[in-house]
Amino acid sequence: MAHARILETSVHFFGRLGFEGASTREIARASDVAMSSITYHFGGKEGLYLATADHIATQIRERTAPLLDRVAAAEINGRETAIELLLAVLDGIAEMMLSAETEYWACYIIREQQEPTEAFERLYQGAIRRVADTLIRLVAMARPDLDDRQGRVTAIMLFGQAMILRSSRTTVCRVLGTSDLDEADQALLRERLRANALTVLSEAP
Amino acid sequence: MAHARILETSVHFFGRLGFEGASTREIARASDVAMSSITYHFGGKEGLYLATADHIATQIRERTAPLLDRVAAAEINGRETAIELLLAVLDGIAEMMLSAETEYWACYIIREQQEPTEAFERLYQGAIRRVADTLIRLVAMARPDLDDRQGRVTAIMLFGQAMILRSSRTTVCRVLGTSDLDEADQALLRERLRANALTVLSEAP
DNA sequence: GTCTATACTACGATAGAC
DNA sequence: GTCTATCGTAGTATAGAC
Repeated sequence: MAHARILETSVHFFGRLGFEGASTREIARASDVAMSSITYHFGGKEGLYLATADHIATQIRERTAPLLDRVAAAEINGRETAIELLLAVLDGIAEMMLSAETEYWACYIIREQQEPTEAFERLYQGAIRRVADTLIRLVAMARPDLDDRQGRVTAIMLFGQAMILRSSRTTVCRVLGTSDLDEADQALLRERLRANALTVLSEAP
Repeated sequence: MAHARILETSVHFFGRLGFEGASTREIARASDVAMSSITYHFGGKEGLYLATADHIATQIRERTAPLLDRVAAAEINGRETAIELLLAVLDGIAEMMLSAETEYWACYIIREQQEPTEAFERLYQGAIRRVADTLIRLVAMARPDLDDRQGRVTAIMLFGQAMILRSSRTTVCRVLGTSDLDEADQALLRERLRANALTVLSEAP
């Protein structure tokens, strides 16, 4: 189906080049369809851009659902349980940030974070929101000594340690003296993230 | 001088729109010069793009120099001194990430991290490298229990907590329920970053 | 639903006057 | 050093055949 093929290509082009930088001609050519098919299916360049955001949100939602469902279903009766779940969620996020297939999603989202358009709203409501809410809820239980705003910021900081793996990927590689992150590098990064998060979350109230 | 005015405009346009998305016509118009002036001064679009990277690197270097010079000059004779300096450097980075004027530098750099070109090399050698090396050196002294690679990753993770303030700015605002970060928000973010970093760095060997 | 053909605008580069 | 003028290419959108 052309519809899906165009969307898949769009993630790459809009991610790599941004809305202004990507061209519908190129996207059409790479999808092996006529340019006017984009108009037919998505109404134009802007429609395609927004449909791409929905597509990305759906993929993230599907990918994170198993882990987030587990947290939602869990009975959390103590800091230890909350910490354990939080470490699992963070590790899942880190694994996602390290995974090759998220490269273009990430580019698209990071662009939207810098200069949000309507597409950001779709990403946020469609995927980011649930991840953020879960982290915030777990941090509140793991660190009952923090007030609401302090807890939210702590959730952000924990997330930042995973996000850096995508947002500054090239610098991460430079610092580790490699051209891309192999299995051992990835294990090291995830292990350290886990260790740091555990330390921060275990801080005595 | 037209040269400097064009560069200043370029940071904004290349940052916001990327290399492909920005147009030399628009940059020229916004700089109040003829488009051919860009060819004269920078040789063309690509030359301007690279000159913009150098311009950004210079600004970051100047901005971070006082703090990094202080670290380089300091006699560090114990974990406590290293931790104290590290907290100061991280706070300086966080303050930079929160500052409005770094918005377009950050966009430019984040783009280059996703798909590095020759411009990344100029940014890295011209500015990022010294910041990274300083962090790594201080972490090594603050956490002598970690091996070289673990220390490097820890430096990355600490940096990530500051970087998130730019790379996911819009999400940070959403989570704090605000449309932009006021003084109180910024103080809260910097205070939490400091607290988290201190906890991680003080971990008993 | 997918194509070709076309209209119109904007792009980067360059030549040449001042 | 800065400008105007112009060339060739590539952009989005749309009309209309199949």
